[in-house]
Amino acid sequence: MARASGTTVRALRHYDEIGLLSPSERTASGHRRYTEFDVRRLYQVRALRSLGVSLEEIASVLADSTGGLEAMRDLLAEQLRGLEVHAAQVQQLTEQLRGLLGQIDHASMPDPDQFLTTLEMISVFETYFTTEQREQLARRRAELGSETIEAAKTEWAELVEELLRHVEEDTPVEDPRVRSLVARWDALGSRFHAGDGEQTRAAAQRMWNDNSEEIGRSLPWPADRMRDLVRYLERVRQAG
Amino acid sequence: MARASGTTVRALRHYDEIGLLSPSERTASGHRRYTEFDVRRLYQVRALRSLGVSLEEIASVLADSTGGLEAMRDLLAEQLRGLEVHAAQVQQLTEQLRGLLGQIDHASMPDPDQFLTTLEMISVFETYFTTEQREQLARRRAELGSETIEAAKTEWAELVEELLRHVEEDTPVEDPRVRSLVARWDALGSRFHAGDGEQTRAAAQRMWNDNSEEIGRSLPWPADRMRDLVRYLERVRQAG
DNA sequence: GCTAGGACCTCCCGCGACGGCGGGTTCAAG
DNA sequence: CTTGAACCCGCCGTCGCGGGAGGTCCTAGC
Repeated sequence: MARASGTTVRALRHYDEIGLLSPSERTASGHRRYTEFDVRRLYQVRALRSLGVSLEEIASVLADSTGGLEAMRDLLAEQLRGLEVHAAQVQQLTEQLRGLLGQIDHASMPDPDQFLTTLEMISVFETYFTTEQREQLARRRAELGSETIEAAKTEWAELVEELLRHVEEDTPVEDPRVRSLVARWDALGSRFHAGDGEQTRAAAQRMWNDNSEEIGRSLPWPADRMRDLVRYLERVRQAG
Repeated sequence: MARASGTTVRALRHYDEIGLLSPSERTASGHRRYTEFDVRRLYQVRALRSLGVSLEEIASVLADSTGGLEAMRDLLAEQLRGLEVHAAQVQQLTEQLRGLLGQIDHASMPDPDQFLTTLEMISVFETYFTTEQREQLARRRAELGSETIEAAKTEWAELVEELLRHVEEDTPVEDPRVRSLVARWDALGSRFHAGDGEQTRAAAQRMWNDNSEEIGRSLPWPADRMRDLVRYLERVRQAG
């Protein structure tokens, strides 16, 4: 039976165990004997499995013997919707991976630590931006190109690290190097926040607040240094 | 730590259990205490997870602290390839589902039993045609349209059932109804076999042979009746 | 009748990435 | 000193089987 149907013995036994397809007969010694009816049912099961339907759903739709054509259509339609959602997610992942790889290969990032920081920023982004907001970003990404947004994350990490050094060295707020860095910072932010709703800005704000207050170590950089950095930023802007 | 990083407590403990991310410190009472180093590592783990990388691969690539940028690129490239293959499979499934649904909705199939038979044929096809051969069929499908091929499976099932009745009633081979059915049968086959290599034809042949000889009940119809049907077909063709 | 070896049986553990429960301990606020 | 929240550990469950141990059965050849 297993050979003829293209399944394995183990799978047949599994279907028997969960009650999806129990052979109608057994020999005196306990061997499973599949009738013609069982064979047809097995083909139906395998076909639905190959369409990605779960065994539980197969069981319920095959148990509903009241014609069952409507139930079957509903099941397949739902399956199709699920697949389409899944395909969209896969697509998004694929773009993200391509962006990252493009960035590595364009040799714009010789420093492994820098790359790790980019990875960390990805996680921070995904934690604090809801799906909706990320869809807004995705639309923007379509305009900017997927590599651009990855590069932006890197640039941000870069800016943070440089500015942190200036905070530590207490560089005066009028220093043109600092003012240039802050200008880049603001330009970077406006590329992503301009045109977005208030909620996206709020999420960005929450990102800072949670990270500096919650337990003080949620960002890749220490929270107290980030607080200092934010205050320093404001001083530079007011001085400009 | 869980709240701030967007993970769950259970996930953190899981990472600890498998040795992927064990907190550097513990309090005297045994509570996990995560250092700044741990936090950064967690962000890296979460980012790679969100890219679909398995925990095992993450562990190996993060353990390789020798710069690791090349290992990282290899990992992400492999991940991307896997995703692309997966996307192609999802695409194929989606088309198949759309074909089936289109067939149901076009009301060309009012009989639930008929639809179940179509399901069974799907399984038979997938068992006996190798991937390569199915790719050939897929190219042909592109020419014919995906709904057409589903309709063909239905038509085949229909032809088999009508011809089986004629075999049972022993309709003379000169009967025009029978000759018409056989003509449709041959036309149907030629739509799929014409232009295909010898192997595809061989697979179709194997499909019949295995099914009529192996255990005698592998097709949705009884094997002896199918044997009779095949003999009857040849007689009709010779009479034509 | 005997034996060899293949096919079958049941029972059980394993995967991957956690979720969730139960029963106990620890911690910080009031 | 209490109380409720947060933490600890250990164990079972998920989904669709794969694979192994240890035993029984069946058929072909001698």
